[in-house]
Amino acid sequence: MTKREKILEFTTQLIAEEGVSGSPMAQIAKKAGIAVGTFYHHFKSKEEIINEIYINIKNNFSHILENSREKKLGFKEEFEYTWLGVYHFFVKNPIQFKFLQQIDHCPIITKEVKEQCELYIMPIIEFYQKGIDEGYLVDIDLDLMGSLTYNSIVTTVDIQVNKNNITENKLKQAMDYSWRAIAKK
Amino acid sequence: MTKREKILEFTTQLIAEEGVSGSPMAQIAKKAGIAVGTFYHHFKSKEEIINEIYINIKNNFSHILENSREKKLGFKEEFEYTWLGVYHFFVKNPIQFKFLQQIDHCPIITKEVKEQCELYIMPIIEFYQKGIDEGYLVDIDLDLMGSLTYNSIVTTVDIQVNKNNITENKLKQAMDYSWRAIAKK
Amino acid sequence: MTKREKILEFTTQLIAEEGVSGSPMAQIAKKAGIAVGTFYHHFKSKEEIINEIYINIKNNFSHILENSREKKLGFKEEFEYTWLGVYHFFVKNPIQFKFLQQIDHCPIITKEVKEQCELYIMPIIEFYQKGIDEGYLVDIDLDLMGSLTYNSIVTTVDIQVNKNNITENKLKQAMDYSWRAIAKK
Amino acid sequence: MTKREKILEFTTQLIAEEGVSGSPMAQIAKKAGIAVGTFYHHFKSKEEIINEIYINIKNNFSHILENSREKKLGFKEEFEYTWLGVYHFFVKNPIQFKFLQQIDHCPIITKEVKEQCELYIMPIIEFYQKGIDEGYLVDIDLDLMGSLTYNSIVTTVDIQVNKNNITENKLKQAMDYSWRAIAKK
DNA sequence: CATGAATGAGAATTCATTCAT
DNA sequence: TATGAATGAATTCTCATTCAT
Repeated sequence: MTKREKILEFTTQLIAEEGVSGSPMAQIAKKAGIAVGTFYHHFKSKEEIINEIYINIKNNFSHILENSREKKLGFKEEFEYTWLGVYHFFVKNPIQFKFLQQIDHCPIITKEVKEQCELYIMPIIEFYQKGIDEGYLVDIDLDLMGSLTYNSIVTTVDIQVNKNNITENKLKQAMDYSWRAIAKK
Repeated sequence: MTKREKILEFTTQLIAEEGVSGSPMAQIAKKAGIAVGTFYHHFKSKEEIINEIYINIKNNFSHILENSREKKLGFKEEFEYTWLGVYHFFVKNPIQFKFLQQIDHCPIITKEVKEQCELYIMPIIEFYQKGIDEGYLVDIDLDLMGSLTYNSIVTTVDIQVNKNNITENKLKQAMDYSWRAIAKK
Repeated sequence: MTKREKILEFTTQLIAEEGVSGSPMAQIAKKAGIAVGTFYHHFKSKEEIINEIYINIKNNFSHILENSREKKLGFKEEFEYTWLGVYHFFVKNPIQFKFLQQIDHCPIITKEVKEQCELYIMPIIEFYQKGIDEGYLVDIDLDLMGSLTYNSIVTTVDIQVNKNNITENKLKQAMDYSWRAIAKK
Repeated sequence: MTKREKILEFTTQLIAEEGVSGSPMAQIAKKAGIAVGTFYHHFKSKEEIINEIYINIKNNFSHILENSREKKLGFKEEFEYTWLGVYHFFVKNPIQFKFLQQIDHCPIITKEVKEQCELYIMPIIEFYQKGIDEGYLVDIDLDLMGSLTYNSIVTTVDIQVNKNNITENKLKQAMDYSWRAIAKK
């Protein structure tokens, strides 16, 4: 594990647990076992580190969406496969999930990074478009459908990650909820 | 408008716009036209102010839920009336909405306050229970149903408040989305 | 008890217990059951209050010295009568004693007040002079003798007031200590 | 002279001259030629610095007591050697002496530190015990004898350090005073 | 005289960043 | 690159004093 990786890893961890203002550089350094000065050989500023972590997580997330597209399945099955893929991605990476929750509405993430990251959801938007075109889904504004579905998964992840309170049964209920919300007929 | 009200008002405003760490006491004071010391005459600390604002907003929000219960309507109509009530409450109070977005996952809000505020959604949980019992709604875990529906509204409000991008048509689509997600048959 | 008396009483008390910097006006006011503003009708400043308390205590103290002079006793008896008078004055007024301990080396007391209060010990200095002249006491610099004796009493009071650890026996030992230190032959 | 030493040195100096509340961190920093933040790199708080200075002075003081024990002298000579050792220790370190005067009754010094420092006078207590046992000293409570003698020296130092008013002659008088006070016969 | 909310200068402390080693 | 002591602007909070009621 290089120093650079340590920086990213432990910054994510501390911010996930304590929030941005609860994570001074000195404390991250201590946790990571490196010197404060080392941060500034690898990154220009604390904000740059946070932005890079944000990009990395969003980038990893986008792979889930891409991988979900490669399978040959019926439409509903592909939807559910994707839904569960996103769900498990976050549940298996709770630190990253909590980091995003802390950072989401924080002015540290630059507009450019935010906009760039929004492109990552293009594949899923195209998937929804196909669903509408082929008669599987109701005809809803695509951004709206995307946001509503994404946030339903996030809501479910939140209950699991922060309250450890999603059973197999509830998971099925949440996924069915999402499908009914957009399925035609 | 008393000084106390001014403090709450302008603290909400600045935190909504700039986040907690972008809102030093000195700047809030300037915006509110009061002296820094005055804060500490009315509140013990910055954290106490933020907690009180949080409670106030959640409290106002709970009135919406209560008022929605008083109307005599069919079940679906009552659901939609409530849904729109919540939606318009936040859209008409964008500052409060943005404040909540900034604060929601922030460790400043104490556990006690968080727990107390969770009780405010009891009326809506009871409403969902009635919907299930009387055959209007699918049988889903009540907390899950509550969270998913609430977050769908919040997602819609976010698009309107932060992107000004909810038309009458999209609003209808979002509400229908929520209804389909939980309606039986 | 007039407001003015309350101010003096409770300021003495709080400073005795918490020190000057542990005694903000707001807290003294609360303890005294009066409004902060009331202080400034009766005194020009916090420093003035403290100086007045200091003067009052020193003034009361001087009465002890004067009263001790009025008795017709042998020299040693008069010395011991005075010694015990001073001792019991402080032991019976522990708040005042502690106040003096807190204030003694603090720059709040003005030079004028300090100098004025030093005059209060003149009677005892004259008493020592008489003791030397009449052959009861060794010939020591009067100021030195005064300071050493006074501080021996203060040391004894401190052990009693702050540790509650002076028995009748120890009290006798301390007084004998003082007498031996200055007695001729 | 390291920064840490500078901090201790100049904090002692300013507090000796101006008292605790007359010594804000900013001014100490200026005097010491360091940045305010540097304090907090070496110490947790202003109180910690003050406690450490207190311990250091008391510790240095204890060496005087230890060194005085090593000499082979008659009892009275050993007593006088010690008495003068303590006297000159403070007279040669007037800053430290004044610091102690400012701090002595101040609640900043923690109970633990106070108790720890009281142990430093053990050697002198044992010396007094020996004096009693061997018939040189009157049989007085040891703590009382220790406090009275120590405070007599302090009183003498105070006259010298704060009024520059101890001649060789007065010094002899003060030391004789202390000896007479405890010497047998 | 009495009140206590309001004031704002000043205090202690924090923390991202720099730089000599 | 790596280090971590040093920096000092910025932040939160305190508190003696004022003043309108």
